[in-house]
Amino acid sequence: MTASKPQPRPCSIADALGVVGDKYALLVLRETLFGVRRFDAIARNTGAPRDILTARLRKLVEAGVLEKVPYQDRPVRYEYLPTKAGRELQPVLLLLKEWGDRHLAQTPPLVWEHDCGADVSARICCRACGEELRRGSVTPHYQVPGWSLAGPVEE
Amino acid sequence: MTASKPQPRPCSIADALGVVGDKYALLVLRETLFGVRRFDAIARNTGAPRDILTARLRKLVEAGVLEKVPYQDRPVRYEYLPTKAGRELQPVLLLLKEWGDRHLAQTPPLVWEHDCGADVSARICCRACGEELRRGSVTPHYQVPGWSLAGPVEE
DNA sequence: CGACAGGGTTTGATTTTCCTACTCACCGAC
DNA sequence: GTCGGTGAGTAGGAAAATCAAACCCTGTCG
Repeated sequence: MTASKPQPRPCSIADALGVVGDKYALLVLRETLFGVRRFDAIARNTGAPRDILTARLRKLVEAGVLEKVPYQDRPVRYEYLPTKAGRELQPVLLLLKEWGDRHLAQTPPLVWEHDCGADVSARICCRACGEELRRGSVTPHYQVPGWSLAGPVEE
Repeated sequence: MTASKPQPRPCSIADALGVVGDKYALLVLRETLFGVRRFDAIARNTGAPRDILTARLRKLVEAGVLEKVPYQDRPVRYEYLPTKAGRELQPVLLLLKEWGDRHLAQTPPLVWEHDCGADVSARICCRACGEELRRGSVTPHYQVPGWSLAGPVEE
């Protein structure tokens, strides 16, 4: 009788996707990071319906990814700025862009240039040892009561 | 009369999100990368309804992220393996995990250990110059006909 | 034989999304 | 002063996606 409703795996990836894991959230963040911060422009550039955009913006503000700031009074108008947490999602966008460019066979419309003059290609390294992270060099450890890597553990 | 339906910004981030930008796709991929590759186990660990999971798995196979492979005949049973393209999404999961751990105030249930013995903390560097990518050191360039960084350009 | 495992499909209710139109507050031109 | 435009949404209703639970099919085990 204890196993009434099996819960999914507790996981911070799932938590993060609860915030940005839908069709528009990351596109909205992309726009704000591009400097496009007003409702109408975000709606146009992402293609999000206006009511959905209203809901997403509210959710992202509540989650601390965006901040809603008035930029004029009379009439009061707001813009949406990425917070620190929002800016820390930029690498996720960069990786998705690179993955999309590599695997989705579209002409890459967007190039990100690094200060050094090169087009950005991300190299993901271990902060501790400096080595590039490769397939197989990273091992997940999963120690949550009642769970293993494979799934829930019966006691 | 030409501007009947304004298209959203063409962007490989949007293309990538067309494949993995929903509630379950990346959780399904997470499971396959954890070694959980069978329908029932993926359904249990992600919490996805079975019919939705069926649809997602099909979409991910079509997109070339997963591969559907029989692991026995009589009765034939399938498992889902990440392809090369699927494995290349692992860094996205790693970044989402780190972001979730940092900003969503849950005990991090999952630790990824690098070969060097340290818990993985990703450092994202420019492949060309080796410097760590920082806020402000990356500039998007957007050269698509009819578009600028800010939005569509009227001609 | 009946029970179970694995991988789904079906059904019907609930929830979200989408599209179009409308509002409200103000500004600037006529 | 009122007409038109801008910015940021709301409102209404149709269409699509999601959800939970039950069902199905193939084959194996006891």
